Amino acid sequence: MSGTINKESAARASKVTAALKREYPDARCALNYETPFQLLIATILSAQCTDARVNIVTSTLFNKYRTPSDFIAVPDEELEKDIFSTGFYKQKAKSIKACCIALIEKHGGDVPSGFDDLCELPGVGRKTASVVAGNAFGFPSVAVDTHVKRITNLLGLVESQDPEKIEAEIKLLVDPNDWVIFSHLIATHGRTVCFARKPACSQCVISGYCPSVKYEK
DNA sequence: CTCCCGATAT
DNA sequence: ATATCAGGAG
Repeated sequence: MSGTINKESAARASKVTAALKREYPDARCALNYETPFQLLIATILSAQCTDARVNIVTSTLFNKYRTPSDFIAVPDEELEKDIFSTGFYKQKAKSIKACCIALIEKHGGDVPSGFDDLCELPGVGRKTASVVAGNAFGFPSVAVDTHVKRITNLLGLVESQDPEKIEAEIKLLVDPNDWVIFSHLIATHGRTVCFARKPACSQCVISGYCPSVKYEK
């Protein structure tokens, strides 16, 4: 039942976390960045785009654009061209510019560290805010991306399809000290084993905790 | 719920 | 040739 956080789920969440920590001891944010500002931009670009693709784009993007002012200074078409391959490039260019203006006008050119302030920024939703707050500023946060949504559902740890509800349920099941790493562990698992199209259950270290296991014929 | 869009797997 | 991947805003 949604809303019913039983001990069984919490215990299983804990075992899943432990097993994935063992399997992916180096799990971390898959986006490359040096500063909170770079992480913010990279995460905006990662909407509906793989982290691997974002890293290709940002490897050169961050040499050209170093500050919020740098992004505002160029014509829309130029920024669109620079982020083109991440998809939704017109939207993202607009978001990035509006976001950079907000950073300057409301936060003295810095990236705010609080989840709520981050959520107010153009192009920044709960997932992006959680990534930045959790990874750049060390605030316990659960970033619910497509992997977390899919896999927590497969595991039967959550019932909802709504990312905000999923986030709340995970926060009740997982130790706050593990919130940030939990997202990374699940995302890593989703990228390498528990594929959306065809989960490799036979190679899954948490299949024993998964009600959705399917073995190939 | 619809729109925004390229990259890659099938 | 087409389905699927990967979030946010209106």
